[in-house]
Amino acid sequence: MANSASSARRAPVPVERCGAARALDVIGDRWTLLILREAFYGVTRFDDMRADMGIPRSVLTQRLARLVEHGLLTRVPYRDEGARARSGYALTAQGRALAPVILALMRWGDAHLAPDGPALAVTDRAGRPLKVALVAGDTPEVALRDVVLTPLV
Amino acid sequence: MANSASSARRAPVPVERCGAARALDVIGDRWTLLILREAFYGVTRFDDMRADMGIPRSVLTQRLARLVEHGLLTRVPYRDEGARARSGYALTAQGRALAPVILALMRWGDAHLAPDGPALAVTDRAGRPLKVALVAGDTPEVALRDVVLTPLV
DNA sequence: AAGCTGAGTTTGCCATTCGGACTTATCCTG
DNA sequence: CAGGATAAGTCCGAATGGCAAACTCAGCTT
Repeated sequence: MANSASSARRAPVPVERCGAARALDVIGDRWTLLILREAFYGVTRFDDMRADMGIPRSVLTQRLARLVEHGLLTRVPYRDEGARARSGYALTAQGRALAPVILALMRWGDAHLAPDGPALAVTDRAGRPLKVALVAGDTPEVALRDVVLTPLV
Repeated sequence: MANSASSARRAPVPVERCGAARALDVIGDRWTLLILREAFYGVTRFDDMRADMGIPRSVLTQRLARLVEHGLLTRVPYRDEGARARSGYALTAQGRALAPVILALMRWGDAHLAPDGPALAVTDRAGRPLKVALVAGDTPEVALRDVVLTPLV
């Protein structure tokens, strides 16, 4: 960008007014982003998340509560046959709006840290590849509900 | 996405093979992402970053070293008139490739956490607005060097 | 030579995280 | 109804990591 070419002495916007910095206040730690990754994958249950991520229970409890408090997740009661009612966690619209962040991370990680190639293909329902990218403001966006994730081998 | 609609019990890809999770190993902490934000803004000097972010010296030293080690930043010697040579830090190609992540965070933060509206306009050189979004795989991307950031008000 | 400055490094304290054990609520089986 | 199973959550001591402030160091200016 204009600024990273021409080096500046100070940021054009102070941290407390920067959208990115504010976002990081809410989701800027390791576990929180991994939890959102799980949520995008559709994992909703406490112990399923724990099994996927290996996160300590106490940390997961605390992070889920924080995400609910900030309105990125919402509690969704569920009940298995023969079990008592419990609460799962699902993304709200605000949480789903973070999809580009997660997918951009995934794209970068796959491109730079995956000698074995991407683990997941991101396409629309017709199988056409999708990507998160910097594009003209009037480019039509693909809705999250039309995204299909296919594990590769 | 297909998966967040239909809730899954487990993630389709284990953490250690997921590009997003791998990316988080490298950049998944609060300070690292803020440092990259500074780098995108074109801030290259240790003490300038410190002044912008309020990060402790020891942490900044450690994070910069880590980012250099992972190849996202590179040391660029500079010398002010009448001062000795020092080293600044500039993004490598790999580091610049993270722009969509930062810009996606910024877009989300501006949309959901900025009652006062965005602090920065993201446009191309002709002033046309840009965005980071989920789009068809063949959509042309805007190169980072053509991006202009304009502080608002 | 005395002092300044940018860029660190070191130190000692404090907050957070870790992981394992414990708790709770509810359901099922007998 | 007693006993067990289980998902979700709490508690706790030990370890890790973050923090501010003091210290270091090289080379510049006076």
